[in-house]
Amino acid sequence: MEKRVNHIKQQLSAHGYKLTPQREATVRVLLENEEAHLSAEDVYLLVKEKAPEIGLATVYRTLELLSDLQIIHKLNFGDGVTRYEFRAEGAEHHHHHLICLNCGTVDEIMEDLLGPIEHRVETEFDFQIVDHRLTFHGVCHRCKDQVTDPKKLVGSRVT
Amino acid sequence: MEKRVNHIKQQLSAHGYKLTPQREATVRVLLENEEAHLSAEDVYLLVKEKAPEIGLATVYRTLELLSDLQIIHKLNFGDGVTRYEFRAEGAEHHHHHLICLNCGTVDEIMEDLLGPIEHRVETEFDFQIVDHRLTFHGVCHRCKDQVTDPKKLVGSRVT
DNA sequence: CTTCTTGCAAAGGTTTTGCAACAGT
DNA sequence: ACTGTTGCAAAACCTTTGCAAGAAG
Repeated sequence: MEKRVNHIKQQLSAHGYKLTPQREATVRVLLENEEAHLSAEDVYLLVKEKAPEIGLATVYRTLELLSDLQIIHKLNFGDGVTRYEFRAEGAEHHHHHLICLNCGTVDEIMEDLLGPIEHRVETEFDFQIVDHRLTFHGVCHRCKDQVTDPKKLVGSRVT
Repeated sequence: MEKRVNHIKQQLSAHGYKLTPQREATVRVLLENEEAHLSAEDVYLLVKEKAPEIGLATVYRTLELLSDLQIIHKLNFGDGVTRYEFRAEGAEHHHHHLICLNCGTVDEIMEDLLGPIEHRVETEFDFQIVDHRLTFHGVCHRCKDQVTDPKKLVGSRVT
């Protein structure tokens, strides 16, 4: 944990930015809730517990900064807010998400399933891939017993 | 074209809705710009050319209705607005998108590349897939000569 | 009449920005 | 002093909603 905070500090200073107390608090909240896909508001409320004087704008600015430096990723699950998650260190691409249409839970697939497909896309479509996003919408194992017709759940979703 | 408008009219009436002139104008704009991934504002401006009295709210309501009936899909490419595109008739899943980080163009892959992967996900993660979204971010064939380091383009993107 | 639909304006929710104050060097 | 950073409030944005008026059966 300290190690990761320190590493981020180095990444910031390598680009001329400081790890201020506000930024550190924000980073720690993200690290402590790594699986939660927090929104800016979520982060703000959690940071406030440690540093009550922080402003929402600062949280937004910090998240934007971390995103610019590719320390975190912005995610959009179609619910109107941007969510943030750590980028896997050194991973070529980020993982995939499983969104349950019934309970809204977002689970993760940590492997990159797209290797062979990317190769096809690069050659067949002459497109040089830098990153990708893959999301599956469906019914998670926790909900499968209570959902009879998954298609009914689709409704009007974004993304 | 008329055939498709008519089919949509039937889909609406099957659910107790009418194809009003405003809705028809909206549908036609969508049909005439099928590859454009229009935002609500885009649609509004185009519809205004044919039916100047239409209100933006009506466009939003129509798009929401068409989306609820799964006639169109909502898309999010991370630029802050929702975009809309027709659902492929009868296609099990919708196609994939190639987003160029250099010029912003969105191209389409009409095949479903995920068949084998979906099967893996369903069994390995006990997740019943209803739909998916797959987007590749990179450099399109038109831009490849002018982009030296694609990684530099990544910056702060959503989704 | 009754119900659905529309346009307008207002409200809602999220994110960004202007600016003066502050912090660290 | 200088530059980067912060908090607050205001603004900007996209989208939704309330409501009275209109259209259609």
